[in-house]
Amino acid sequence: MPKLDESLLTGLPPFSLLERAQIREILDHAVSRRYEEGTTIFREGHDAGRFYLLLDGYLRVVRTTPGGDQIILLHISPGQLFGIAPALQRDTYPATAIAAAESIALSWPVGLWPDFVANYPGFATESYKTLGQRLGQIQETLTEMATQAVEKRVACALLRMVNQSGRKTAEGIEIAFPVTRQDISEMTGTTLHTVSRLLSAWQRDGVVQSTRKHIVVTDPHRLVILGGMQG
Amino acid sequence: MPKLDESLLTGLPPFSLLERAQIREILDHAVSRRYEEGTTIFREGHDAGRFYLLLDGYLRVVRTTPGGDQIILLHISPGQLFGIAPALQRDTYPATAIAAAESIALSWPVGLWPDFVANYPGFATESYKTLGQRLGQIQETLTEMATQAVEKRVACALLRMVNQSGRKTAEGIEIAFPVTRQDISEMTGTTLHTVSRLLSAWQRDGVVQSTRKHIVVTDPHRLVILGGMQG
DNA sequence: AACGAACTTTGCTCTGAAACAAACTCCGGA
DNA sequence: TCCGGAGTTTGTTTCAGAGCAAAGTTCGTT
Repeated sequence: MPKLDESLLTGLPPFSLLERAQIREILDHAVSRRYEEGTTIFREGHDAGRFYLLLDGYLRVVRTTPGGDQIILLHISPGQLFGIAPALQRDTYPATAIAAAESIALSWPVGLWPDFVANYPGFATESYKTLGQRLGQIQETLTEMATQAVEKRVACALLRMVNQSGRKTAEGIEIAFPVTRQDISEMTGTTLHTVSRLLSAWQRDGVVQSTRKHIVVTDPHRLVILGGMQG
Repeated sequence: MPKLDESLLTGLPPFSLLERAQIREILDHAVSRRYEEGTTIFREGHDAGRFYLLLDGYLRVVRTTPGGDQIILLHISPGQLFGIAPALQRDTYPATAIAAAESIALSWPVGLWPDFVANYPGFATESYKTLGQRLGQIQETLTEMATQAVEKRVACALLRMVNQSGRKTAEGIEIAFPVTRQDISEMTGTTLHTVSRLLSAWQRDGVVQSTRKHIVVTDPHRLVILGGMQG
């Protein structure tokens, strides 16, 4: 395995307060790996053996019901920690992580977590902040799911993906990773059919433009209104 | 204010590893307060000035949408920490806490949180464990909300309350705090009408028995089946 | 004892979105 | 170049559960 370059971690929130030497130390304990689109990185309920940092790509965090339905809890973008079960004293992952696009992640054995917390200033703080944001986000989604109609939920789901991974293009803002109608239905608790109909309608109205696994939001403002920020 | 007795905290998870003297210290910094049923303890979005421990009673943790709909995220039982925004580096409460029954809680200024973490062994560990459980619970609810029909959601909500606060009685297991149909509808994202119909039907079938604000589950096993643990 | 507020029940109507069904389109691989 | 699988679209039918409406019940208060 080639030596990892220190620039990989420089400036990332959990490590931003650290010296070059400390980053070197951290990298020397890390394992780097590439995951093809669709690969499972770890699975719900399995022993939480390692914690991770996403360097490049996008992940879906997913749960499956006993009945076989799958739902997408959230997406992870580059630079974020994930699989941080040890931070919450869990010895098992609470959800499954799947590469939504080709991705690269570093990982460390959970045994190092306490060392990281103890030795690297700002690491604990930043990790718990991430956790807080994630908790907030899930609460948000739950509230939405409980109170909003399907159309608004789908609009909000699109907006969330755009905010997290939006790239400006000539036609509008595109979602930077592959998404199917099915995926969106799993984020919003509906069916792929309903999502397809909504996207078709929005395309007719010039709000989005989509091809297979690829969505561009051409009129974000209108989508925000559809998301119904105050109705 | 009368001096608080040390037995209040002895044996509670976040403090179980501590010496008597340390508990004394903690109590001497605490403020104890009684909350009538229905009282708001802190409000979503407000400055997170204190963190709390529920000594007696039950709380609802609630969010309100811009549209005015309310949803109940979870309940807090005696012995649990709550309002622990500082643990997640938040300076504002992410939800509102309301006394579901007459309750008593201790509280401390957030400024003491880092001291507690630093000085009291096991405190951080236990707090983060609580947080992990709560995150897991919310994920669970979200999954359920996204995939299950109303009947199952209501059944599961009842079971959750029973598990958290159930008291054996002659007729079955009763939920230890007042709950209205409206409350249940806010836990499950439905209407009080639908909940009322379901409870009436279950009462006819001998699964529950309920009077105003008070529910006894007479046949928990049947309710579990209705909750559909594997369908 | 009487009132009103809070909570509950029940009936009826109507619709959003699931379920079922089928065809179409795009893409990668042989 | 053709094939097959994965992803998408669209039509039709069906029904769970929301919305609306109106009474009934329980409880705390005066």
